[in-house]
Amino acid sequence: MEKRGVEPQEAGGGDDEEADSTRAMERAEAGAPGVHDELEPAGSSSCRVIVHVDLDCFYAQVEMISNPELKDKPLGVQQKYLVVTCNYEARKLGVKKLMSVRDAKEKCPQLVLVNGEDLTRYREMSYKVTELLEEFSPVVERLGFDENFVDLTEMVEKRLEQLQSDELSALTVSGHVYNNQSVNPRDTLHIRLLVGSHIAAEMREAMYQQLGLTGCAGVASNKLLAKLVSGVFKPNQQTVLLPESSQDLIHSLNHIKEIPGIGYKMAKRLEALGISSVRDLQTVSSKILEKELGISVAQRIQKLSFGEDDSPVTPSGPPQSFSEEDSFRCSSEVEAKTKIEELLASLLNRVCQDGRKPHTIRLVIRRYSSEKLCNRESRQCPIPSHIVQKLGAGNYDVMAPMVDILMKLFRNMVNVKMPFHLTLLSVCFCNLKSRNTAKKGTIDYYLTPSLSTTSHTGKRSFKMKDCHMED
DNA sequence: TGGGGTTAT
DNA sequence: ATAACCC
Repeated sequence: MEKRGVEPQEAGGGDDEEADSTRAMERAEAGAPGVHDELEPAGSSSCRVIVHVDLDCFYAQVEMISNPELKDKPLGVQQKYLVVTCNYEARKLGVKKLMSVRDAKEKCPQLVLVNGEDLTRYREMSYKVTELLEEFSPVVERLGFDENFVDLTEMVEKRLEQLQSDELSALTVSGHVYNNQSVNPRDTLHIRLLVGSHIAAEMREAMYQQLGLTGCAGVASNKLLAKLVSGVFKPNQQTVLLPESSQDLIHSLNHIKEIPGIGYKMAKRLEALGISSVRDLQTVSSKILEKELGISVAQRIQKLSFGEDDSPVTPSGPPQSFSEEDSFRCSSEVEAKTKIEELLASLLNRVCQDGRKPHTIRLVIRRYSSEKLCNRESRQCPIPSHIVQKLGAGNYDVMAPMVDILMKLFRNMVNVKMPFHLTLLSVCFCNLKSRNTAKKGTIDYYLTPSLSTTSHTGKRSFKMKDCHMED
């Protein structure tokens, strides 16, 4: 750590009184001074420090690590006829995410394409990132394969207790400050976010040193703002948002659809009400919005429009479901069965590695026909307990009965006596149980063979580091 | 638009 | 079981 002078620098203009009154007037984030201050328990601050970590073009990075010869070439990752993501070399040459292979090749004839339909290596690397972040603080929430939120509030508190007052006044930011806003070293919210920026830098450094991955980070007082600010400086950089700039950040969005949490459908509904900009959503009468959307949704999305988001960082833990899907044309029962066997075989491998057992199986189809975007149908059923028990060992005696079950679900959805045309099949295992759910002393415990005996088939729990030697 | 995921109703 | 959201 570098030591510096003790002088309490006014990083900006030094106009503290004005800054304070400005802040008080702002409709700012929870934790900023406001009308509910007196409700807070003494000694506890409600202001959180959240980081959003976002890997750069994740699939392309994984491919470049697998094959370093791809490193300095424009690279796209292909699924079916789409380039789902690409590296920055390719972006410079005009390739965009989710561009068709045709358009991409036209824009960039030198584009190298690798197939990314098998997600196995991406998924594995994704969980390595989450586990690395969990070492900093256990409260990590995954969002897709390439994003994570971490609640740094406690870590920041601990570091602040360790810091001497001279170190405190010399504290600088790591990375960018949104809007180039000047830091007030006497503002405790500023200081906490700066400490957060250093933790974020350590996280990105660890990701690079241990996994070879680069990414962006955003540090702010809630998930919404952390996510929005992480993308401000783009490849491999980080940005911290100070509370006074939160309105600038939210108003930098050109449309409410860009607010995470407001999706395609909600944006259309709001547009029909004449609401399309962030300011439209901020200023619309809350009574009108509540009548239109219901009080819960209305209040939540209107708060989002002010940059307010009190949703917690919810630890993701192990996945709630495993699925494998393939989009392809299918018009016969035999084709369907072949594909189902293929999907199921991969799933059984995954479920075996996880160690937990699924108690529900689901089949999903997409029908060809009128392009009703995203029309999927599904049927699910419990997995018979005698099959659940056999899961994990050989898996060959579970294959046939499971295919039977899936084909029954299939015929429940598709009338195979009539012509049909499907464009996707997907198999999903869910309702996963650690099979330790039967508690000692209960009837279930003694009826569960794996628990009442000492034999413990060397199963891996989700995280290796939590895995005790039980054999 | 792919091949995944989550939560709410 | 579906519909919405996220990547």
